[in-house]
Amino acid sequence: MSRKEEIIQVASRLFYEKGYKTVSMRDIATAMDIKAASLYNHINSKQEILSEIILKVAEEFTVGMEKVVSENSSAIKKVEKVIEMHVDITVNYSEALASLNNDWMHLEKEDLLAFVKMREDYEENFRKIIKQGIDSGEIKSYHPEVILFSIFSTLRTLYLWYQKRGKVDVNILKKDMVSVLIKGIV
Amino acid sequence: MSRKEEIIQVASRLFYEKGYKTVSMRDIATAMDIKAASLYNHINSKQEILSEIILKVAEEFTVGMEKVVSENSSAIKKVEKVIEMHVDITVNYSEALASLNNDWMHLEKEDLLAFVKMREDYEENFRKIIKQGIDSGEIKSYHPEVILFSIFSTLRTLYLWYQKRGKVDVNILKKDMVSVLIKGIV
DNA sequence: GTCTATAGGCAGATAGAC
DNA sequence: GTCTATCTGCCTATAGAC
Repeated sequence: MSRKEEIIQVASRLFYEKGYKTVSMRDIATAMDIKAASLYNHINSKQEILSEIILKVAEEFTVGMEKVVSENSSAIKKVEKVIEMHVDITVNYSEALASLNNDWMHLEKEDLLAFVKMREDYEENFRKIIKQGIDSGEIKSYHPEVILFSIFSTLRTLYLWYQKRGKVDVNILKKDMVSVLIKGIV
Repeated sequence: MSRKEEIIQVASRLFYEKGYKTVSMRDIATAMDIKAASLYNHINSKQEILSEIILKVAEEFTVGMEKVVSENSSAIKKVEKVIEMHVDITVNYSEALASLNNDWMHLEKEDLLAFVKMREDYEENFRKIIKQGIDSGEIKSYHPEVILFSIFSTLRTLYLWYQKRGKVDVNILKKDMVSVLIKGIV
């Protein structure tokens, strides 16, 4: 692991614990047993650290969603795949997800635009899947936007629960999330 | 409205938009067309503003939940009441809910302890309702903790959705949330 | 109740030695 | 690659005039 990657890893943990704005460059340096000035030999700014953390996970979501959307399968199967992808990313990047959820607004310029675009595309793709399911009769058309919001909220907050519950088994978590989130919509 | 209440209202909006740490006393003062030093004639510190915002809403939740728990009704009816209470509070305090969700960790001492205690009690009360429903056979016992988490996440994030969707009608929102969140658990 | 002036501290970031 | 020293600027908060 390069020194830059080390910085990003340590920063992820601190941002997760206290939030981007509360963590200083001195905090990150102290956690690595070096001085704040030394960090700048590896990164250009505090914001660059945040960008690397957030955009990496955002790209994982984007790629994962595009793969699901391009599949030739039923809407329910796609929703299942999306849920499973969320669980996978949550397990692998639970700390980064805190920044993605809470500190994305501290990104600037292209990074902010890129993030917002990815998030909008992601949400739109999810909406299309739900619509596909309603059209084909797989999903009941009762409250499509509320269903979308409910599933989204649950998946988005999963990282908090995963940390709190003591990192349960991934496959059990997937099965439970799929059964609880799908049961209400079919 | 007293000057102090004005400060809290303006601060709520700014905290909602940018987060507690990002908003300075100068920002709050500027939004009120006065100087930062003048704020201190009405409040003792920036943290006091945050406390007032968060603890007021937290107490609403506590009182509301105690009322529901003490009712002599079915578990499903209680869950419905909890959902409706969340919608009511979301509609009345949507900006304060951002601070409650994202900035509670910036509270200190007694305020922090009081908040954490209220949140734990609240969650425990909700858990008891779910358990009551499982014992009586009203709620299926498939994944009680996942059900609890799923409903909680959705309700907790509702304030974001409410602002984004353009403040829909309260009664429709209540009906939709109840139907979507209850359907999956009975 | 608001102002100006300012204290005291910490933030992000740079320069240059080793 | 890390250090010390330091710049500049913003932060919360206070003192005291009006």
